[in-house]
Amino acid sequence: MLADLGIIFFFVFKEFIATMATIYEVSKLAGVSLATVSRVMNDNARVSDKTKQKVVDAMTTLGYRPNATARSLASNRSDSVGILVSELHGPFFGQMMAGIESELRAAGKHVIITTGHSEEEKEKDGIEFLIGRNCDAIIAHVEAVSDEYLLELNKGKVPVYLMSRHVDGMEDKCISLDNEVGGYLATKALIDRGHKDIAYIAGPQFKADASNRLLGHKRALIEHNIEFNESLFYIGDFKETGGNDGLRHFIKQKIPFSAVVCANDEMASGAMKYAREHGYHLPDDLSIIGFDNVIFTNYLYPTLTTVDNPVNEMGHMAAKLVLTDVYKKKKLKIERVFEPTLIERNSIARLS
Amino acid sequence: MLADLGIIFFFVFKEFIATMATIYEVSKLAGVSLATVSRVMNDNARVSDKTKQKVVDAMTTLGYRPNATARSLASNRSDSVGILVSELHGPFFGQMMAGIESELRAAGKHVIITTGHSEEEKEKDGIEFLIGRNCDAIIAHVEAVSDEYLLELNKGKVPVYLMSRHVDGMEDKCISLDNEVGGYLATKALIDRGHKDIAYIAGPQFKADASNRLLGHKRALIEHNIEFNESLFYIGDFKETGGNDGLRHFIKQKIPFSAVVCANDEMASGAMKYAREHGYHLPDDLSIIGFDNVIFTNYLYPTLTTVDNPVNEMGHMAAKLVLTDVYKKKKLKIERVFEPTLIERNSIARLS
DNA sequence: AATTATTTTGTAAGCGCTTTCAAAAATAGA
DNA sequence: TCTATTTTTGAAAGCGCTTACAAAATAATT
Repeated sequence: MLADLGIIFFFVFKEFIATMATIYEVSKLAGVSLATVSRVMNDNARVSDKTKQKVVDAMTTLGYRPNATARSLASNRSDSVGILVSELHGPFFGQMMAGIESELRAAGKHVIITTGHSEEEKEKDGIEFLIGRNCDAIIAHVEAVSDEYLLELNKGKVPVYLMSRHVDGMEDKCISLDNEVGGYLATKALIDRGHKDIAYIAGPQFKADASNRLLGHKRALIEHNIEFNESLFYIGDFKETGGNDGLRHFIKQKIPFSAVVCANDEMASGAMKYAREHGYHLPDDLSIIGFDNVIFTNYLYPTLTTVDNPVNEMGHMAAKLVLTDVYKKKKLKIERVFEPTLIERNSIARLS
Repeated sequence: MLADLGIIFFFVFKEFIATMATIYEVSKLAGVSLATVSRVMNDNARVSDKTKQKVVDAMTTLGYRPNATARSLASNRSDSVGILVSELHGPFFGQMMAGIESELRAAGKHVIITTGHSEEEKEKDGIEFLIGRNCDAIIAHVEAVSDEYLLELNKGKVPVYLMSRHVDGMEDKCISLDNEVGGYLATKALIDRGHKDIAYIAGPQFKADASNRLLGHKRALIEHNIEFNESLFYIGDFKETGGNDGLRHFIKQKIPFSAVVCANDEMASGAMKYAREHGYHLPDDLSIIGFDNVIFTNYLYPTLTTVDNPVNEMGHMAAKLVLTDVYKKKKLKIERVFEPTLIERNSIARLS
């Protein structure tokens, strides 16, 4: 008798380790049909308490774990949403992913993350990978792919939501920041503090946020009768090097300027570093403002005045949108366009 | 005739948009069997050039895209590897994920990322999610789960690789940093510059890297006949607040100290900030050293001397390990234990 | 107790692909 | 030309689940 038990236990254990138990074994052990086991797994259909208990018991003794692939194939849903970001590193995407993930996980959904590297082919690849993976929805931060492609995609059966991007014709699927206002805010902050000779280090102009920030910058200049000076304009790469290179470029021009607005914080920190290394005392000799309010701005010296981009919140919001639209959760408050705000710190000097 | 073509085109287009074409439609259009279509998809078995061409043509006209879920279910592999990290944000995990992803993507594999939040239940959840997803391998950075659990897991059919962790009995599956040496290096750097009263802000001691760094610290002290002082020891949370709180704690003790080693850079930056806010001039009044060499250390003021943790490289290496073991790629040079190095910057003052 | 309505269960047909095995076709050997 | 090999193809049985649909069991109604 004891020996028998031993054998049974060994068998069960073996099963657990080697070949994961399937629904079939559960149904056999519980003495019910496959359908019934499936029902208790999904607890949507009514199963009597008695049989449900039998099934649950069988599951635990077998250490049963549903095969997500099979479920997904059979049911055509996967309880997971795909995320496409440009990069896995960097504070911006980190915050975004974290926001999305925590909201979804709280709702029992999983995320599948992949990258697009801001290249058209890779972005398409990534999207198609996620579609092939049977994601219930996709939240994408795509930069290289065209609006037309996205509109076409939007006709497909898997809903695609866009982060930090606005596409006409799919407004209800877009979570975006009003970058134009942000750009305006940054430049206005400088102007309000007496600056007139303002340089601008932009981001790659094919990226909508970059070009919109520039638009806001120009509007602020126009409103204050300051002429836009091509010599004080540089297009960077949204990385530290861009800040470096931009500032070097401006200095070479031999045109005086008292401030530089950088289209993101990475470039601002690059510019700050370059300035400091070249004898500038910040912010007295040069005022710098960034954009995004990425975590490290608070640790720069001087601390960086910047424009807040609530990317974590936006991540949460994108997830809520998916929960509402796709998973039919009720009562989530949705907000699609976020307003940037100025974060005042110590990198701007007041002139005169 | 033209009308017919129109109808056909419409049909094809419709198919593409509404229901993704399946292997069945491809086989029909190409006039071959399902098996043959499958063969050209996987181009492993021999198919004559002529039929292969027919199949490829059919695929492109239909815009066929294989269903990864179905493939995975039928073949029991998925060409994707699961990654489990503690958090999606933060420079440490960002670099790690990026390293793994770029290496794998170059080899045509995809990653599925999920999080464990350093909590035992969530880590197990994450692992099981990845197993359920049919990952060909898992690369995990787990902190809360026990060695025993991992050893048990290691008997299962999906291979699990560990980042920044060493577990006896699965050495060949671990990529780790020699944290003890790193801890030693940090403290020794301080001692070499004349410091004797050295405070230590540790990380959560259940995390192996944290406790090993502390071990190295103690070894450096012993080797130089400096007594370990409990009053100058604080266990932080590996976040900025830990640095803050730790330094506040030390100051309250009213025991003199000239330097503090922080078990990671986040805490170091917290400590620096707290010190500056409380009138310390850095590094003259207080020397600080960090650990990890996270991206922003270079932007702190003063720039932070720290110990490099080549986490991006380690990510690459973990991926190479998987490529070698699981996907049978040849000729990849594998290195399992990484040596930390000292990165000298400006946060340490030389005493006397 | 007989009939009807309701709830609980089981049967079986897929989901879109892979893969074994055997048959058919092409090629080589004699 | 005929047989023996080798290469190319197809038929069909899954992979582990879900989900109509129908049958069986139970409860409600008369």
